[in-house]
Amino acid sequence: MSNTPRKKSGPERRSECPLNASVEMLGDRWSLLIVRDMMLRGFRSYKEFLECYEGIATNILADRLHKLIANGIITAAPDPSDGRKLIYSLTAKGIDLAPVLTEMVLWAAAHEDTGNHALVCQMQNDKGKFLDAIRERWKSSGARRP
Amino acid sequence: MSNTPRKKSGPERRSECPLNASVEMLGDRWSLLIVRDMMLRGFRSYKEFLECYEGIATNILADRLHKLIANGIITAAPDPSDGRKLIYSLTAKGIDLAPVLTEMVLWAAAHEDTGNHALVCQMQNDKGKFLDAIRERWKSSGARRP
DNA sequence: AAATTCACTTGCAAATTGCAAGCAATAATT
DNA sequence: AATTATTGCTTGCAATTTGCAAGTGAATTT
Repeated sequence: MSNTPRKKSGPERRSECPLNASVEMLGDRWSLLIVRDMMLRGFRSYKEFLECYEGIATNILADRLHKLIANGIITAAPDPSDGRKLIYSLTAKGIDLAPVLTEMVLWAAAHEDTGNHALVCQMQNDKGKFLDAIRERWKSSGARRP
Repeated sequence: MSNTPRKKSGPERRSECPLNASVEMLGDRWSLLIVRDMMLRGFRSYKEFLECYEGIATNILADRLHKLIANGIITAAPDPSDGRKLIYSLTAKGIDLAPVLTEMVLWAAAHEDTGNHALVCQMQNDKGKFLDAIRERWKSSGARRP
């Protein structure tokens, strides 16, 4: 886990509990799916996120991207090769969500009848290696599609 | 992780992705907080859940408890010593959420200014031991307040 | 110059949330 | 035995959030 400075005097929270902080930042039906698409599918642009398997609406996507930026989980930068595009990237904080994502995937895979067995097996066989690979791919912001 | 039978032909999901399954079951502002209160604070009754730090509304609590039951994460049984009460318990599936909870707590604690440092330190110092302790406490449904 | 693509925004209906109040069943108190 | 309190909800209703469809404007391609 990387050590970025903690947010001081941040947004008003319902409680001081760290789990509640996570839930307030990520506890909805879309935010983690966007992070998934960045981390696992290498998505970087608004248009790509729209293609997510679950079919997010355009206004919700824009809203969630803003909130993820506000929470320091992703950043947006103009694409130098196309002035219309923004390139979204995971911050260190965003990359640190990899263990959360992994545990959620393993939990669902263990108890529900879900797909993407290749990913699940990879996670099961060597969780540490899988996490290292994700961190490696995003080092120096040079992520490419897997 | 325990091996309960997977749900077959379960509820309609937006996609087959295991992360999406988790998000559909847990991706709201309350469900995981209820699980936290059971797992970490030993709460077992409706009234106790109402006392959660974040102040859940009565109708939302009833709704979330029903959904957690429907998803096989908790169960409800009448209290033999008080006919008004129901005793809620974590299922094996619910106990298996401990790693998810742990990673979410550690992530928020690393990146936000949150409280409950005792819990966080305990998780940081020996994650495995902490998880074992939770599983042990819930073994044979004999959980008691920590 | 015209058409297309991209990243949104806007309107509006439907669903969800949150607050306050009420209610039936059981338990405790007088 | 009658009254009061507690428990686990449900109901009504207003406010917020979500989701769909249809724009909009700047940048790019043709």
